[in-house]
Amino acid sequence: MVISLQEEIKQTKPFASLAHEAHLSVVRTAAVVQDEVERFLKPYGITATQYNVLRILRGAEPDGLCRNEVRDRMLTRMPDMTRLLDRMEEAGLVGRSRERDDRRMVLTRISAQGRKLLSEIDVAVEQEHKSRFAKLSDDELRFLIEILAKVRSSG
Amino acid sequence: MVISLQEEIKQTKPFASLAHEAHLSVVRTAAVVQDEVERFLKPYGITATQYNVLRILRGAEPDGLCRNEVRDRMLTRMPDMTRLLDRMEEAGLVGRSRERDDRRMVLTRISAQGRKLLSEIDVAVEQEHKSRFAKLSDDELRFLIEILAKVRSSG
DNA sequence: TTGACATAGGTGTCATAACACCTAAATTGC
DNA sequence: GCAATTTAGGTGTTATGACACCTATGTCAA
Repeated sequence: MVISLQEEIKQTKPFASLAHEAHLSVVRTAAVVQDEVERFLKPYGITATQYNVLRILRGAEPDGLCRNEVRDRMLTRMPDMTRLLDRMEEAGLVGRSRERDDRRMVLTRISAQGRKLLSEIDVAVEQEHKSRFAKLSDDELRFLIEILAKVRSSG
Repeated sequence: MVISLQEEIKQTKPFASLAHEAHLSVVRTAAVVQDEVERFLKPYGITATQYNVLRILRGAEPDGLCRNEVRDRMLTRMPDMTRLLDRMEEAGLVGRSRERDDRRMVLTRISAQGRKLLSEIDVAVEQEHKSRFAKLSDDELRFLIEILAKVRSSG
């Protein structure tokens, strides 16, 4: 059964506009799916943000990335990347090394332990995404992806 | 120009599945539009969360709502509603009063100042939503809203 | 060549979110 | 009527996010 957003957040008045309802729908949906991911990741001791960093760094292997590159590739804004990477380094998930040729740069790489953690998690996360979007046809998924890209590009 | 999510976050490999790409698209889009709202609200001294609370309380006038009711109507999970309302009370945006008949209950109401702030903000926020979604037709908006409701209902 | 600027990373500080736990009032079932 | 349970709200503590500012290195052009 599909519940309208209006019922879901117990709003008594109709939305001011379709655009407004679309905005709230996007924000609400992201909160729901992110909460699910957070709950799933909790037993592994990492947050969704850290999971995102690990995936970015695995994708950048074997080179590694500097702090700003990681930050720019994040799904959500993260102004304090330094200390996020500090925590992940302390947890043994990533390693850092200052570059010789440009001594301002510090390359961050995923560690063996980080890769191992990701490989444990990945299959289940993919499964979760599939079940979350199972009600939608491939055409609907493609349409959703396309529309959301349009939304992001207005701004 | 519409940029694909893959380019946007500089991902080198294609996504594992449409479901995966859809998930990331939803989360990414919500982050983009929420950041925009946060930037817009900052000059008014409130966060998107507080704005959400004010709108909920205005919708519940003249009765007011208890803490848990507000929490359940939020777009995003907010475990520490007590201190959020503390801060808003201190800022003069809401008022609270313990009920006589059920002394466990504390009703929260939007204050005149809170209403005034909302009325200053609302038109511009609505305008912002409209321009954010301007590239989409009404049919596309309705479809987006419907698909996202389906996504939330799987779970 | 050197001084201004840009860029990469880091730090100090404060506000907020998250989590576990607690108290008081109301309800329920015996 | 009262013990057990539920429900509303609140608190203590820790971790994290946000913001402003700082240092070191590299670049570029007068």
